Amino acid sequence: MSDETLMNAFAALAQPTRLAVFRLLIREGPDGLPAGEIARRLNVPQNTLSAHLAVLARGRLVRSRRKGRHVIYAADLDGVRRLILFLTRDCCHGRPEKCEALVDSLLPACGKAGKKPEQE
Amino acid sequence: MSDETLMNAFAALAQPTRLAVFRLLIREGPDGLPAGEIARRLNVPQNTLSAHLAVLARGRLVRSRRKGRHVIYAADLDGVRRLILFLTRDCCHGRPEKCEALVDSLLPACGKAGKKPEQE
DNA sequence: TTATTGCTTCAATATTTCTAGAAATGACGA
DNA sequence: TCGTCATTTCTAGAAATATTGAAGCAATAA
Repeated sequence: MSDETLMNAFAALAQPTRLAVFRLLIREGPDGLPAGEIARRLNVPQNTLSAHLAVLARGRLVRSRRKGRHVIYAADLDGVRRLILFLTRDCCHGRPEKCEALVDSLLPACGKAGKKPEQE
Repeated sequence: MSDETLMNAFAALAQPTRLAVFRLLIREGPDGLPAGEIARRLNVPQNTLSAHLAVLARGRLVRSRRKGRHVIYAADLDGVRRLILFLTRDCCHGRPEKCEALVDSLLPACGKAGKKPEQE
């Protein structure tokens, strides 16, 4: 993944409206929401939101698909994973023991214990 | 963690020089580097770097400590973990099965298999 | 075709950010 | 006190971003 895309993702999340959109879409899951519905829920003008959605898409944090006359936006979980992988990979760089502790503390947050007890 | 801090962290990483500083410090580990040394390695003027370091500190991505006449900067791993926890926690929200897959794919990146086979 | 809805794109403006140099300040060690 | 290391404050120009109204495009319904 290029630094370009990476910074686009970070920049996209560094703005209140877009952070709110991101959270909303993550919670809505893969079905997503039409752009107009997002605008209504967050009380943001349609064209303003459209610009923000474009920024989020540029950072690969959301994807869009057409459905009738609606454009449905959904969180791009692959994009989120990319972000996390970057943070952990760089974090592990040369210091795997640090990363271990990090991942350990991460697992309970998912409301489920870790898996894959033995697998390289 | 406040949205404020969260956005500060994302904003801090959405800039080439600061991304480079962050990477450098992550790789240097807890010992960190003096501000002047960072400036020299990345070929950035001292005052410019100082401003960037302040932004990174505001996002809790680096910490500083005094050592003689040097100010040592080091990555703040707690801050990184906070960031990851935010991404995963929000990701899990209502859809733990999605998060599971995400964490599974994350573990191998650390060069070590998961632990904690059974723990809530 | 015409009208309407849903959304995007364009154009313009206001605001913020990045960058760097120069100078002042502060903290420390010799 | 003097020299070093670092931060802070000012300056200023270039670039990026946020926002809005108006216009444009796509899909549907009449």
